[in-house]
Amino acid sequence: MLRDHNEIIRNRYQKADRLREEQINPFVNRWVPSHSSADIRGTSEKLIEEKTKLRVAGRMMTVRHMGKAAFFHLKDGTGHIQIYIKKDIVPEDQYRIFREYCDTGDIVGVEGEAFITKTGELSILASGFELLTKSVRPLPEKWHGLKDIETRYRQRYVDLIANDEVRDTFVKRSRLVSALRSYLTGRGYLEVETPMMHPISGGATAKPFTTHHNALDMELFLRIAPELYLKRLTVGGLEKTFEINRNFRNEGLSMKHNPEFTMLELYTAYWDYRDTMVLTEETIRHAAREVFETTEFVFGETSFDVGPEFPRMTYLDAIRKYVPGAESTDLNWNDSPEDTLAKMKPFHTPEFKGPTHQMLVELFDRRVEPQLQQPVFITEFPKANSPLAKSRPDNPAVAERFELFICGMEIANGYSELNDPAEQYERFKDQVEQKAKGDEEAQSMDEDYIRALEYGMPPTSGLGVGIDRLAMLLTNSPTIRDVILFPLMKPEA
RNA sequence: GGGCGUGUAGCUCAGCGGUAGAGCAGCGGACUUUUAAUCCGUUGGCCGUGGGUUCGAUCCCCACCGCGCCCA
Repeated sequence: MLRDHNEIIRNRYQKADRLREEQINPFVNRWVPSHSSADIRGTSEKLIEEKTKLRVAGRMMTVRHMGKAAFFHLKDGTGHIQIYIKKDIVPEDQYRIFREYCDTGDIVGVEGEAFITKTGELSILASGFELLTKSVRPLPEKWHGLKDIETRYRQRYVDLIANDEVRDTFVKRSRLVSALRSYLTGRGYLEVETPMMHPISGGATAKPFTTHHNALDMELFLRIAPELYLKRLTVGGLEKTFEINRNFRNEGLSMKHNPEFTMLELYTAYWDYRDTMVLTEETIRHAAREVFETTEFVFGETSFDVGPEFPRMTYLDAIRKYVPGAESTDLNWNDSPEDTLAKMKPFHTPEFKGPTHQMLVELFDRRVEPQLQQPVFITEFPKANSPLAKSRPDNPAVAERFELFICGMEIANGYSELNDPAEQYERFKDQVEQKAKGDEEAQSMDEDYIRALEYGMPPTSGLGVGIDRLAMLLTNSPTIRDVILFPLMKPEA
């Protein structure tokens, strides 16, 4: 029973035992409050005037004993409310239990009436007090709180108790997802769920996690993207679909990467990537207004506004604009690697000599992306990097694709979907070759997906939005771990 | 994977080659409008783990583990 040698915990376990000896259950089964702290705060004048009997429940946070009376704050799911408990008002036995057995951190139920203290704080004068759940483990200190980053992530439950802003962030994240969902549903999109376990890993450029199905004796991959399944649905006639769910990518951790993360993917038949760009900004703008009642945000040092229309800029124009010395360089996806290298020499030294698109992508990632602080759609990506996207009719080396950048982060990615089965087959074959050469992120041949395209997929455009990163931006959270309740950690030592 | 930093009481943190410290929390006492309550008294430690150097290591050295930041 007493597994811990810590004196505080031992004492508190003993309090629970002593309560049981007094026939008092330290872990009661039911005690339903009539009001939340937010309810009371919202209608306090009326509640005080009418002397309404209130029942509130929550965690005792900052207890200030004064002999025959005490103040403490009760923390519930909506906030805090101060309780004033006096010996001559609550039943004698209840006050004794409060003094002898209750500690900061216990879950308690209080009955009483609202009033204002002489220092002006809305409070409840307790007429009844009951211990609902004995807490045996001491909470972090009230003044400095819980700061240790490791403990905050490993024991998020303590983080949520100790740091009010943490709960606020996750409430906002939840509302953000709800707002996205209801906005898209309202625009006629059908929310669907597609497999998380894939026999073939595809739909993105990433290394998958593998797992095994015992009964079928089959290797499976946790999905890196739902894309190929959602487009099968477009073939089947579901013309507007979306899915908000987890993707898994077997890569390192960083402030912007967690191995499992949440993505919104969306497909619209008969649209191209330009239409999807409009939808992307409308959706984000709407969600911002709905959840935050503003379009203006601050992320770290940067202020940005999702209210005005986001500018569009091509990939190569962005390089010319943001890389000093590149202003008048005539970069072209169709150039030979040698020509590209020569053109880039005045302003960039690639560490490798690969194909043209790879050199330009490296240049963009290093020199341009960090500068894209204000919302901007970057368009016209290299086809070689976009094996599922349609090319521009006027330039086969360029994909009809865009990415949205805010505060140097890639937030969204969309394109016109390749629907020519023969071309898609060739692109998969290229991917298979890359994989054979050792590229673990290359995709595999998906014969069934080709078969689906052979039935005919209407012109379609798709979108992916990184929900975690969007939540980071809108809640000013510097790391992805601040918007994921239980980020991946190594086992404790 | 590499570099830098970090790990000491429940929490937040000092410290230092020579008996392990503070504040808060806890425990005992006073106190019926406090809010970092106050006042008096007081308990609490495998100083991340394992080696090494030393008469002696929480401290110096090495390895490992966890966490953070930067880089790949």
